[in-house]
Amino acid sequence: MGRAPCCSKVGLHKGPWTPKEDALLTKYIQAHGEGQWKSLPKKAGLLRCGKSCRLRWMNYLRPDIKRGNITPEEDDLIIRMHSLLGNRWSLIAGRLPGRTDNEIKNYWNTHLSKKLKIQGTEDTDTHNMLENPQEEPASDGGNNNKKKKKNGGKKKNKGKDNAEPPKTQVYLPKPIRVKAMYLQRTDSNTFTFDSNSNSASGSTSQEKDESPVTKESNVVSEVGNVGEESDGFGFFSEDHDLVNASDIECQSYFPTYHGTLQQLYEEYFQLLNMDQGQFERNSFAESLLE
DNA sequence: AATCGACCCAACCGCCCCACA
DNA sequence: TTGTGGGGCGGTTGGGTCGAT
Repeated sequence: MGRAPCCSKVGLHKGPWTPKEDALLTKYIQAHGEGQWKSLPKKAGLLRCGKSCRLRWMNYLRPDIKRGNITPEEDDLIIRMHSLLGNRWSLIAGRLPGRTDNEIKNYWNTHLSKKLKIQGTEDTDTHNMLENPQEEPASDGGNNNKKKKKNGGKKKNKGKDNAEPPKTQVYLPKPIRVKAMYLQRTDSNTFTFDSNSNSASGSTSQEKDESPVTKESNVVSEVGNVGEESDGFGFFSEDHDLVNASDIECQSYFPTYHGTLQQLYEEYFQLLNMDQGQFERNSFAESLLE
């Protein structure tokens, strides 16, 4: 399309962020909230592109980020959601509180695609679970990172690459789109979460993506049991002088999920195992986007 | 100990969508 | 209706790390 870059990039820093830059960005967002990414760097005293700031915040500095140690439940859910939605990382991330689309994307590319290929449980071209993996070998999908050389070679073993047989257990989704939290600055200098607006604008593509979560969140709100799900979801304010969870009025978004969501996931599961498969799966995935 | 190759992941890039003037 | 800007998303890159030789 040849659209002009989001910023001139002249004289702007690139590459890894320094602790000082992180501190500046964090401090600014604590004070002013997210948004206005284009003007943020200047106001915050950063020599960075606004997009870079946004990315850094979204993928690394946000207080609700959970890093590393993808649990088996998350692992399983990523695989299942990917089979439904394909490479819609932000949607998948929306089901995994504290996980970012970037992290899930990386995790998929480095662990799961390889794992599934070895297991032959997913066609990496179509992202669809194979009905009969033994009959239909997984193709060498173009979905892999170009830099990947070989599968299954030596690797730092982080305990994730041990190919386990496909699980039959259904793990519950975690229907929280942390990403959807939009921190707005209030006059009292604290953050509030506007549960009625997932983003700064009324109906962006983001909202499109998030609508399923919104729906689920509504469901969740009926289920109740607010806030008892810790799940390693601490807002690590000990190490980072960041937004404290208690400052965010969104704890109703951290529910436990019983009943209705179990049904919902069973619905997912049924769709995944349907013989008619593809059509329903696609329409179901589409329905998530509506 | 040095070298090499494989891998991981933070960050960048380009494109797209939507809101708004 | 059209153009523009802001923001989000998925794909890709490249430097750092680690294990093998």
